[in-house]
Amino acid sequence: MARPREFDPDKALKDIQKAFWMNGYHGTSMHDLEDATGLRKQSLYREFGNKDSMYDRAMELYMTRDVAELAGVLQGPGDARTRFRHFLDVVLDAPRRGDRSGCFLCNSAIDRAHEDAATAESARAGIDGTLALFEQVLSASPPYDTDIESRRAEARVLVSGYLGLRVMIRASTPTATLDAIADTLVSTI
Amino acid sequence: MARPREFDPDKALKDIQKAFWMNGYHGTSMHDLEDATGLRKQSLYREFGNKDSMYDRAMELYMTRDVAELAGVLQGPGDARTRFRHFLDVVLDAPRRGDRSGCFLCNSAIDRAHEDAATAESARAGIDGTLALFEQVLSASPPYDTDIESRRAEARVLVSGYLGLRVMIRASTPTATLDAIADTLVSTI
DNA sequence: CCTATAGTGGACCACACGGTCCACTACACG
DNA sequence: CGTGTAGTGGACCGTGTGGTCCACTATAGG
Repeated sequence: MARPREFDPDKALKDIQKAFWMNGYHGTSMHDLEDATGLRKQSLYREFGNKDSMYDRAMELYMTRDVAELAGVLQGPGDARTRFRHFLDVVLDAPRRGDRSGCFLCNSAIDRAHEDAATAESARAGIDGTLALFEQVLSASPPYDTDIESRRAEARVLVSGYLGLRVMIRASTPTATLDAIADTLVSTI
Repeated sequence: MARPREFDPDKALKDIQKAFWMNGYHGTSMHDLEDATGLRKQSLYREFGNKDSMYDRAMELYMTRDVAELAGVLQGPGDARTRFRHFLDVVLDAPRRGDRSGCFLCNSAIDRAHEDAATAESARAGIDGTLALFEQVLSASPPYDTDIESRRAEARVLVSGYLGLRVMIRASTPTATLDAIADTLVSTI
């Protein structure tokens, strides 16, 4: 048999995702990915194909890991307001730690969607899924459990506010302002 | 004396802005700018300096023309809700016409802010200014004219929702969904 | 030992990038 | 006519890009 792989492909993908997340598709070169992973490009190409597919994998990881983690937070205990409070706390934890990479989906929608139809579709679907998720969480608490129209309306406010918050994280908005917006969003529930 | 300039520098700048607006800093090459303006790069360099300063000028035009135009809409007749209704109508007119370029400020925050401190500062300042503007418009109508805290809270909801809406425009969200979100945002006033 | 795979280093490719320079042709005015 | 500027076309530059290929050294199992 053959020599076994020495690096961890999952770890490498995480590093790739981190680089794309912070600097976008255009802002990240293959050299950057080598530095981020500690691997040479031959290993990267063999493992992941070309740069485009590395970006696709990074996006996929965002959907299956990061979005799923956030969704998990929203499925936690308590009423809708408590869950969203916790959810936004987790989201705002990143900028509090100095991590201003924002939302991979939003970033890709702005950075790459206009030139890649598949990315545009992923972004659209991701945002659509977020709206549906918010609606589902709201349906756990009155009056949203019975009043479908108010549930939809509140989900719309929350999803647009959430995305705006993600942009503001990227735009160096002070954490105090971010906290205030999160508080206000939660208070509308 | 000398031969007079044949092209219109303002028109050229508008074309440059349009290209950057749609494709971002990294996604727009000098060749793209030549195509967009119909000018050769020698003329562009002589008129505007280098690519960075062209981007800066495009951003400046966004602040002095496009943001000012939107601000003008918000200063129109009627109460706060009527003005915001009109404001979001104007904003959503672009995607209805097929223009998905979104918000220059949001785009630059995500595309360029992480590698250019001046851009980051512009984005932050622009968003801050939007928040202040929204507060000012709200202060024209009760109960926001007297209740400062509710005015601030509502301005926060509107600004985050507005920015989120701009991202969704970019992310190919159907116009029907955009309209629904705009309606809901206005109804919170 | 043999073979198949993992991984490295470096050469190499065509191309696009931002940017400069130069020669040349307009075209205004004094 | 002379001069100064506008504008074009094309050559050119150094650098970086994504991507390929090859030679070489490990290292596993049969």
